[in-house]
Amino acid sequence: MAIQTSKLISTKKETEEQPILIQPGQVRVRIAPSPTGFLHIGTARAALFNYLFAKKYQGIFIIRIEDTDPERSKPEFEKNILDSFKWLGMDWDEGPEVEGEYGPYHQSKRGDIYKKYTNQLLKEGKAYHCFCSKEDLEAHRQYLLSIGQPPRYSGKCASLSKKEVEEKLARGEKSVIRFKVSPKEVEFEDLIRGKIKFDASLIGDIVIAKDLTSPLYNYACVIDDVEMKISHVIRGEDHIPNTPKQILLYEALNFPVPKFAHLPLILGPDRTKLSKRHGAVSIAQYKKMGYLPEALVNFMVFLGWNPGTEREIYSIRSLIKEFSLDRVQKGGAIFNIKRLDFLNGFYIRQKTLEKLTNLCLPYLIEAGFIKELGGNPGNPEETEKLGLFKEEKATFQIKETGEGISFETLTRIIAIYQERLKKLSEILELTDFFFKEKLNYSKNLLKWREMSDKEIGLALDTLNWSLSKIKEGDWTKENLEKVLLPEAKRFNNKIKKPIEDRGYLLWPLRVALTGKKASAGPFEIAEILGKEKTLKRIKEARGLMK
RNA sequence: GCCGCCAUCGUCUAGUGGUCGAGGACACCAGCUUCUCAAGCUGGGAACACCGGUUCAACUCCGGUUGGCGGCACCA
Repeated sequence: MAIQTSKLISTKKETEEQPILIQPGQVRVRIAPSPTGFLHIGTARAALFNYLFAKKYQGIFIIRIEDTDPERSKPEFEKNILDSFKWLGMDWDEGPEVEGEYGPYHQSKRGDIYKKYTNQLLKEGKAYHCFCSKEDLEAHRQYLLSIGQPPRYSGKCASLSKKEVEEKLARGEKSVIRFKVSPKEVEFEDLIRGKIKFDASLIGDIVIAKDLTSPLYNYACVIDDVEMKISHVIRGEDHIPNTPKQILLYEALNFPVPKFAHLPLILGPDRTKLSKRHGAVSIAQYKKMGYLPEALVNFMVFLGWNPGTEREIYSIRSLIKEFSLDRVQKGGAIFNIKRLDFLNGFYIRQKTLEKLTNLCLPYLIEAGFIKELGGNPGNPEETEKLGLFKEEKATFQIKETGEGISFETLTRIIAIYQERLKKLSEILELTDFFFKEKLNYSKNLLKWREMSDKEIGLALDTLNWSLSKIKEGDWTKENLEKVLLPEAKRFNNKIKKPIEDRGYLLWPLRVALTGKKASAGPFEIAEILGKEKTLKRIKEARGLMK
């Protein structure tokens, strides 16, 4: 029975209203970005809601490029938008075939479709040519505003006779096409907000096309949503005022009206619609900063939706199961980057080391820390010919020092910073000391508590002396600890400090190795650095104390 | 100005008339751990915008006030 598998989506508190039954296969939704900029986080979230809704009901998710404004639409933006969707894990299900693949739909390629309907509207007298100049329109608009009236078109050209219109057209006078907006009440049932009413007499006749094949947003949108058999229009709240205009167009064209669901907006910290002035707003920027797609998806979906349970971690797959439109919030949600950072750190900690290393590699390369060699990882001899590398299987080279470094060693570096990483890009500031010849820090940093210069020097000498005794082959984190921990006690005794405070010996070590006041543990760092470099850095630190 | 939408901790939110002396997460603070920073664990502070009404009972329903936001293009 269909009832068994169908899901019930009832608009809340509408007991008299027939519940809306959604059955698998009948859901068709779309996201309609315009290629006038990189994929915006708000568009991405709207797309995600559409995508989840479609997948939940085994429906179809469509991407439609709204490139009707030739002035502002750019192919590079379209590429970025499509790439970003794919990166986030949202693939579209349908579109015109381009080289064996489904491309997205383009409004710019659908001129003939719009033309057909525009001619129909014109013929039926539901639309008319308007010859008013932009200047006149603007002046009229300002006048209405000044007397507290809603700025709407006077309807002047609607009364032009057929003959007048033909004459003007023949003379080549510039015109646009206006739709006669009936002055009546328009009402619709929003799946998220319930009943919404508008008085269309306040709207005035709207321009629907610049000419027969150049439709404007509200018009092209209606035609395409019908042509593409869109069942549910899920979009931002900022489109609520467009909805009555579109409904009137559906009616004029004798089209069935789809269901509408208006999502709350994503807000900046000042509670206004998230925009460029709030900082990064494109998916591409977040990708570049080192945010993971799974973190972004998890974060975005919780902006205005929640599953009603205490679970907060969801993959796009698990979201498909849980998603429902009636758990969507009505109020706007502030974009809280701290929470995104938390989620991103969480997902970074979940990664396997190998994956995480691969993710970090581009950052290390782009920063010029390392470069990739053409060598064969399985053939150390060949690699050695390319540079002078001691390390086997070196497939990368540290640019500053010329040393070879293997993927495996890079993995060990990433490993000790995995839990400290919130964004991939942070790997640079965290691990730069592994890739530098010489560290640059002030000697004050070597000081633990109230140590004197002399004591610091002594600590460094002690470190040098005790570490020198460890053989290369025994240079492991465990052995270093075994040697240094008792040494720390002896050292504290010597300089008459509390025996338990290992900082007197270990802090100078850490700083000597990293040049930083915060880092991973000195033993694991020393292990990766190797005996030679560790001792060299201790000596360099000692040099600072002279 | 006009039209519309919205309103629970700093933030995202749970809550569909009694189970709420309001729950969770992020953030913040404190403690544990500790050479530092993280991570982890434990604990803490923190909210129903306001005024009426309905009701035995209101964060929950209704009305209003206030506040915030969105829209008002030959952009989308």
